[in-house]
Amino acid sequence: MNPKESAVSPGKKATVNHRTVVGKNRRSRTKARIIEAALQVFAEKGPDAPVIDDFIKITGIARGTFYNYFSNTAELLSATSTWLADDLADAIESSIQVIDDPVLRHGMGMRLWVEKAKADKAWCSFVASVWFQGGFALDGPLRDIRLGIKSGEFSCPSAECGWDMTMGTMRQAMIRLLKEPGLAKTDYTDRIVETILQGLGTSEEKREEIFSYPLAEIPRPTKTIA
Amino acid sequence: MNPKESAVSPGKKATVNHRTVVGKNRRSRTKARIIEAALQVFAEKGPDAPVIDDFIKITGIARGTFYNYFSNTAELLSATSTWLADDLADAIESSIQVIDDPVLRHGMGMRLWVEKAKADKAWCSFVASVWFQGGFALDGPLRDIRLGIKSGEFSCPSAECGWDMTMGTMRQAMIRLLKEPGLAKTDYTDRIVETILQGLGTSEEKREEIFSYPLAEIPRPTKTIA
Amino acid sequence: MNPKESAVSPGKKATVNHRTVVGKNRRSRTKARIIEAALQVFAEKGPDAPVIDDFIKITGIARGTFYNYFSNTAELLSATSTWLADDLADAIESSIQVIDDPVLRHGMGMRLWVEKAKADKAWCSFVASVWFQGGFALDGPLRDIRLGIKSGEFSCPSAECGWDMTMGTMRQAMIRLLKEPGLAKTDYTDRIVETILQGLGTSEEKREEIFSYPLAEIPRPTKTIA
Amino acid sequence: MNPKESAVSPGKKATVNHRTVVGKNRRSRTKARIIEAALQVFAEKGPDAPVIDDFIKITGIARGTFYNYFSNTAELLSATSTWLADDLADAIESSIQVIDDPVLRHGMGMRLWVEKAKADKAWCSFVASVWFQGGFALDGPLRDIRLGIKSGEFSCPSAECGWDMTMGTMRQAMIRLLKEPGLAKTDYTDRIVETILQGLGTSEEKREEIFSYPLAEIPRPTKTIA
DNA sequence: AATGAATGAGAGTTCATTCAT
DNA sequence: GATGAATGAACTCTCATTCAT
Repeated sequence: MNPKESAVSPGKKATVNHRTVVGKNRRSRTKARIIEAALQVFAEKGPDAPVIDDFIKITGIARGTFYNYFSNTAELLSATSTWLADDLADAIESSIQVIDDPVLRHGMGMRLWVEKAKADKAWCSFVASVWFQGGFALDGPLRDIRLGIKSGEFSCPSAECGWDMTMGTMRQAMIRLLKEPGLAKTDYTDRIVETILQGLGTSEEKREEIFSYPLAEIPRPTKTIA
Repeated sequence: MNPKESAVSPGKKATVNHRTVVGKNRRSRTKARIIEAALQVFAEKGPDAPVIDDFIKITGIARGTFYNYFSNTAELLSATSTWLADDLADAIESSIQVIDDPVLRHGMGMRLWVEKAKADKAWCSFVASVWFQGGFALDGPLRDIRLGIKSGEFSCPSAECGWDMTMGTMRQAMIRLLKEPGLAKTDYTDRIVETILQGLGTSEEKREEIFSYPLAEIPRPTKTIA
Repeated sequence: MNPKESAVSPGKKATVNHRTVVGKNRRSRTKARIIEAALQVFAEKGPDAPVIDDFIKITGIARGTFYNYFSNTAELLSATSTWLADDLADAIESSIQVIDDPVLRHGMGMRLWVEKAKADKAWCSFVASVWFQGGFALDGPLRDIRLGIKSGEFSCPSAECGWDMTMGTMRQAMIRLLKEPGLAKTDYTDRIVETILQGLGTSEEKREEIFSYPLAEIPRPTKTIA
Repeated sequence: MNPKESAVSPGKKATVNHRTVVGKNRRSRTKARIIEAALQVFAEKGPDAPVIDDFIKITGIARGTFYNYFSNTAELLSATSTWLADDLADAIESSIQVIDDPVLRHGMGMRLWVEKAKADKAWCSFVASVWFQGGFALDGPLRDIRLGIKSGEFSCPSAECGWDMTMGTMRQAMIRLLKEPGLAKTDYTDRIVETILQGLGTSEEKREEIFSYPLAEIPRPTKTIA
């Protein structure tokens, strides 16, 4: 921005901005509060059971305030999913998009995914029980599987089969992690990723390579809600 | 039976038995009617959405009659699942239990499963959306995977990993079949089973063997409800 | 009955009588079973709460059978009250009607009444909570109080006042006996009768006389129900 | 309060307070409306018969509004009883607590009680049919009877006997007043109190003293509901 | 924006009553 | 007479939604 411009009538501008920002922040903060609480609620009760009361009780807001932001629980669910998708992008996708090799990228993506599932129970629960339900589709993995098949490093009947196996197994693994929390301390997560890679037809050497890389820290993103 | 005994007060005995039998039959039939209708309803709406009205409308029974058999929709869901499990046992398990080779048995079981998913839309929808939810556990596959690992024909990190991949992928495949009905006419179902078998570490020859056998007819069992 | 008469054509008569008696007995027995069970049920739950299911469950009869005898719970309640009133007449009234002195008769009647209340919990509970509700009115006590006033042995403002005090106190005593079962072993019952007699204005000597008589055994009447 | 402080952001403060106060008042009034209507309904139909519809029809509130305040009719009954007990304290207890002589106090209390029963039909009906049912216990009378026995002015077998006679007779008197409204114009109420006092063993002079005092006006209390 | 009382449609549940066997 | 499955009206309870403050 042109510094000259910003200097014009700074007093008034500042005031206006301040009000706007405060207003926006408050709006944002309330919305963010609702959504973050919603993640917990949906993770615990699933996508359909929660009623508006669940959200207003956990957040402490008034009934009417809820309606200022969402007109029903479905809308809140959708917002929570979107928020989570952005979160995912920040947390995982950004870590692996620097990798050029699609096979390695797919492998590292899965490793980060299960790592996050281990580390963030609410996330895991939400994704396993709610998100899949809504039939979310991730394009990244599908594209990587296609590229892996083209390069010959993956050999599975079709990219769709590979995707179904990848996603189906990941979900099943998350369900198992939720049911048997003790597994988080074992190498189960590595083993499940290994199983998927075998299902995709990778060579043993490739699998060893994928597991030879250290795992990036998963950033806990602090988001602002639009 | 001693004919002399049967002659003792035959009138009363007959009356009592008759009433009892008639009553039981009527009970059974009504219960069966509700459960079979419930399968359709749950398949369409999922496990939570249906309300009692949905069942009484589709069966034509009175509101109170529903409560003569089930005290809430959850109980009906459970009964329906149990009924389906028995149905499954009749339909699939009995077909494959004659096979000695556990690897072949596992493969044929999966082939029959996806075949049924293709053939019976309601079954597929119910199993995909409802049954898995309840965390149903099939012991047969787990046992076969264990045996396959022991014999060296399967090579996957653990039986649990193998089971998670098998079940997770099967479910994902069912979801895809429901979303893309056109796939039923392709070889997608064979390909997905092939993918799973590769994930379990079978040799290509074994896979070919598994697909070389013809598929038994899936019997449509007529059941009586306890 | 003349034994000669009974000997006339005994075979046929016996048959006819037998059938009739058996039929009547069965009817009677079923009705009696319901009423005797009803006494317990009403005693426990009060007059309004019980539902038909309570009676058919406790008696083991079928739903329809109930309606062969009573068309609703109110009718059963009424029948139970009538049955109890007859029972009371057999048990108490017959014991005291031989006494000529109305004051003594009233006193002995009350002593027997509280004695029965101590001995028969269900009777006590039924009478306290159900019977009074219906505003039952016993003429015997009222007449005796009137006669006692006329003879000068009772001195209370009016027979109605005396009756209200007698009955009100008796009921309250029954309620206390139900709440504090330990009192049954004390002389509370005598004391409460003494209090009533004092309220009716008797002399101390009269009271002593009343308590000097031994109490007749309360017969447990076995009734047949019409 | 510091006037400076009160000037700080008066708008917001005022608004918040205003809302809160308005809300509370509205709440209170609605609750009071329901309870006062409930007194009528319970008095007419007894404690068990009324259904929620009875209350929402008579008050004109919506079905859901009822549930904002009470979760079932039993809770409303309990609240009504509590409200009535407070009412009683205001109406009667406060009138007699200035009297030192326990015998006189007990007598005046009873006179006020039957006076209220005559004057307030709904109160009488509610107390007679509902309140006693719940086994309400008034400590005041029990204490006064004890003191009267200790001073030698009451002579009855025990304080409990005296209490049972007092309360039992009062209730019976209320029932009679409801059934025979004409009695309200007679001296029945004085006579019944006299009968009770005789039952407690008072001298005739004491009874005359008790009736020599004029009866205080029974205040019709206007209550606020917590 | 925030509040929360009021609303009433809709879902759940009970239970008296009927009736074919 | 006895049986008990079926019925549906009456009742209870929940919860999304509105709106004055």
